[in-house]
Amino acid sequence: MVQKRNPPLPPRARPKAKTEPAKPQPAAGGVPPKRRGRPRAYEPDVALSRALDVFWKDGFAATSLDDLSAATGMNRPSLYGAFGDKRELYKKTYESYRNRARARMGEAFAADMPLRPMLLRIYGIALDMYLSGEDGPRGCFTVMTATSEAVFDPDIRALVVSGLGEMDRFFARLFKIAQERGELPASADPQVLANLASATIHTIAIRARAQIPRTELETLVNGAVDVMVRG
Amino acid sequence: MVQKRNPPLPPRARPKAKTEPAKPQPAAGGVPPKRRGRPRAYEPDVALSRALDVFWKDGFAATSLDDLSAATGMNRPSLYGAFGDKRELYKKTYESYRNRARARMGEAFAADMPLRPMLLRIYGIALDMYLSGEDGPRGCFTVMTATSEAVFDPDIRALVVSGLGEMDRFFARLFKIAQERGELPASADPQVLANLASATIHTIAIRARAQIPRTELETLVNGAVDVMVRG
DNA sequence: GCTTATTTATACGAAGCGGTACATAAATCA
DNA sequence: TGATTTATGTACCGCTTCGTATAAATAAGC
Repeated sequence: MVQKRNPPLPPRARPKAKTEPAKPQPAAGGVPPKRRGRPRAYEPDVALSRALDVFWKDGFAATSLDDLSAATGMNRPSLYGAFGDKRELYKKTYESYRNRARARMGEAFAADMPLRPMLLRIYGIALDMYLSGEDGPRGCFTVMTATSEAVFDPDIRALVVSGLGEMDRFFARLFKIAQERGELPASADPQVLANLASATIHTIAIRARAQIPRTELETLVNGAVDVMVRG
Repeated sequence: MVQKRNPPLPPRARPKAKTEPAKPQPAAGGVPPKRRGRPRAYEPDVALSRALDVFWKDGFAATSLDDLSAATGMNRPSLYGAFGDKRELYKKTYESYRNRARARMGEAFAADMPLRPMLLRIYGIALDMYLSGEDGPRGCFTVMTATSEAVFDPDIRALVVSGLGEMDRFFARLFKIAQERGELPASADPQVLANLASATIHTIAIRARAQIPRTELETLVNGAVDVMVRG
């Protein structure tokens, strides 16, 4: 099975896990509250990021716990203890992806440039994400999740719906601001344009996954942006 | 595992398999050339259609040979003998899907109506397909395949690329004809519009899979068509 | 040093997986 | 009728899967 085996990752540097991101403990101060037993040999954030790499590449069903174990450097019982079963881990992985994607898009948004360069920049970031991956382009993890697990698991479906909606609203805000600045005709409908912008995100994600070359995707994006900035 | 088990299909009516669609035999006449051994208890077309139902719903990795066996009414050795292993079966299934989709779109195309109603009709057909399915909407099988198996199997990837391209060319022809008829401004770029039209197909396929309701998808389509028919 | 708390490491088990060997059934051909 | 050809049905194989039971390791508290 070609798609099952990950290349044997370099033995992950195991940080000493000093910083606890969030303690359920009612302790007030942010100081490191000494834990009682054996310290963990992993950092949850790093492990989730590693798990994301595998899920993103292979999808939920084709990813085994052994794959996840190898990728994170955690053995199976530790994985289970830390994140729950495979589905739970997938959900947490997806949330970590969303946080990452949101942060990147937030940066672009904060740059506050005119509509056209802003859109081109956003699509550039998207292409960087979708075409990255050691074993070929990975596409968009939201799209991957929508086409696989979203049908069966209501929780995951809710996450995906929220992800799609967030993207739509992000673009809608962008077009609304541009319209208020006079960069778009008054007749333009920011909501419709936002849907088109999301659709363009989705289509490049799918095509990236089919290994359509970047230049072709950029041509597609340029054309789409031309239409959008015209309102 | 929720997504593994199919509801036990009603015991499929087993036709007598009289019509052989295409014989590799050099025999000329189209008359039923009598086969030698025990007659098959299935019709390949029906079996492929049944297999499509399962693959489409669950994806390649989450579909077991037992699932396929149950869906087609063929036991595992028969499946193997008829279509080869799981991957081969998937490819043949995908081709049968493409044929079906092409036929439907071809009908719409042949109707030869003005651009806007034509587009609306095409998206109506797409929505019918993507929202059908006994256990929830199924999305677009090309998109599903692109996001899963296309990464690992070059043959499947080639099929997907060809499927995406066919859709693009279909829309491009549509816009070109409309432009020649004067329904679109001369400045419009049929290729760009075709990409937007495909992107709209892709986005509604993804959203359908996330169980976004049809009315919402139709609103999205209407907005996208408004932008497209303006050129 | 001993107890307690927490994590890691090994190993196991029941179930499911894709694929196939082998015997049986049903047709044609001679 | 008997040989041949093709398809079916059962049962099995070796392997992988997810999850867990159990023991060893490493920290703090006393």
